[in-house]
Amino acid sequence: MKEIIIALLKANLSLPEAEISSTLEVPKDPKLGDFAFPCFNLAKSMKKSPVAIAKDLAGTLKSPDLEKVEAIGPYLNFFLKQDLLGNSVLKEIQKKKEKYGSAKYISEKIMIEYSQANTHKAFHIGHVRGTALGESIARIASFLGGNVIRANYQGDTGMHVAKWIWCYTQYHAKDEIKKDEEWIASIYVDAVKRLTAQPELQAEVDIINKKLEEKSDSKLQALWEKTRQTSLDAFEIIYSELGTRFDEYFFESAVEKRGKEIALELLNKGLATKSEDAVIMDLKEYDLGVWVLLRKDGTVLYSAKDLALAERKFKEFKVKRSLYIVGAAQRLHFYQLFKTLELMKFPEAKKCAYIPVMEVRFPWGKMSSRTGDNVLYSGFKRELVSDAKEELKKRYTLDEPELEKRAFAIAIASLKYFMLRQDVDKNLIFTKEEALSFEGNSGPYLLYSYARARSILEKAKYDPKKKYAISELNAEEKELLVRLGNFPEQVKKSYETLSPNVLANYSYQLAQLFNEFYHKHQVIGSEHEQMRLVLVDCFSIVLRNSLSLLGIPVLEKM
RNA sequence: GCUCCCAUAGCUCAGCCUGGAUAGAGCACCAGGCUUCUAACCUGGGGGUCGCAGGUUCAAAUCCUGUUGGGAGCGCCA
Repeated sequence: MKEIIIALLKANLSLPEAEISSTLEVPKDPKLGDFAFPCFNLAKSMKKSPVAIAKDLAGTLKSPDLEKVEAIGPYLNFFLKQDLLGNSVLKEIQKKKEKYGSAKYISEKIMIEYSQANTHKAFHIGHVRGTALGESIARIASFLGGNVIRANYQGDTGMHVAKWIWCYTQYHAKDEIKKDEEWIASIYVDAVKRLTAQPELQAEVDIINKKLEEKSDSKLQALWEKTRQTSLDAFEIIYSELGTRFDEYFFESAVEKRGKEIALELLNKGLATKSEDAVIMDLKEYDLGVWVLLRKDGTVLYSAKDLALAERKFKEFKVKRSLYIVGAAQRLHFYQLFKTLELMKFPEAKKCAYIPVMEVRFPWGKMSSRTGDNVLYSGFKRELVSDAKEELKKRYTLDEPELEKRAFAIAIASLKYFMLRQDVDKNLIFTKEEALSFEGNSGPYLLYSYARARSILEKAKYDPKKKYAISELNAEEKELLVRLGNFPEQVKKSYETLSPNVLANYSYQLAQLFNEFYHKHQVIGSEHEQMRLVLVDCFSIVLRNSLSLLGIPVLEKM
């Protein structure tokens, strides 16, 4: 589409194609045409006012593909012939269906590390944000041709585990060990509470921590293994509900040894240095401060472990690009990691990227999994499902499995969309009122729009093969059409900026346009029934594709 | 003290990368619309010094500098 205009302008102006292409824009108001060319830049070289240039060009530019060219002030506005627009967009969507918007845009092997929940602790809605973000970026990357490996790096050792084991053995030993995130979290919260009240008890925890590290107490070891697995199993249930799966699970214990080796190698090569008996990377000349690899007692830190993990990613998995989707507090750590990998001369280091997961906060401040002043995934999902059931019951009489199925899909759409619709660089202010809302800019609105479209197609016994002609398009049809045609570009943009919220906003705007069209124009029985059915079909395909990239499954009936 | 992120309507946010035509949504508030394809919808209304001050430009919410406020981080936690 755009090429037609570019070619036309190129033939009439002495400007390089690249400049024409970047100047050419889509007007905000569709009434102003399909494309617009601002003439300000031409003013100097042509020694005429932009308004006069636009006016003159409007008179000379002609093409069989154009309805008209109009000068409005300093803008040259192009109106394409409608059947051209309609045919190209609708045909392409109908042909490619679920592949519409996909491309061989990238072909690299990419590893995406995300979620990183710690065992023996809660899976709260902050984790949902990171998990939803990672899953969506993984889907977008593979939609654009990437060979994606989803990785989860979980903290299954450390002080938090010791606290949990201590609290369980001391105060909850009679409790049955449950594959339940909320119960697991409650033990940890109890541990923190008791330790806050009686700090001297920390000595008991330290003993357990040491025994766990040394693997010297077989009873504790067995309890650790059992509870670790229970915790991982509880997470796995959540992952499946959230529509996420991982190809690779990494654990800190598996990279400890190699991490230490790398630190010592760096020391030998003179890249790392000793300072106060610790092994450090001095990155001050890069404004990245000091990065400690080994403690003064020689034990390995998170930093060195991450070096070992990165090395595995490059050497064993041969990834060319590595994305880290991790809490924003760790930003500096990752910049230090990337810089060190670069100094270690890994060519892939330059293609490492860190995507911060900003906090999910209450309006009055941050959530805390230590005190339990937070919102856990499981409990909140239950609330969403229960609310969705109420809404469904108000409207229809459904049997239990169908009610359950719809309510669950609505809950997931609601939660994931709420997490993804916002810019990744911003804290997300969580209020129940907003998160539980099924109206307006929300997941359920999108599902509803999709279900409405599908319902029309079903009632009309829609046959996609039936012939139709693109007639005079009304404003709503045209806007919808233009937006549908814009989807592939939005997918690329969301990948380039690593921002699924681009697609979340796109989905919402698309659904809004559809609902306006739906309200204003009858499809079934209208003069242009087949054309409108095709439009509705294409809308449903594109919305489904877009939501699928967000990791949100649709409902055929809502 | 230094570094990074954020600041747009009463509230929650799009738009910023790649500067252009009256700055857009949702919620809340007010007024309307279901005998017609799902009203979880749609239409209209009020509500904005785009934190502030400079700069670049024909043109700045958008780019640059400074500044204020909020958040996060800064050698042996992860």
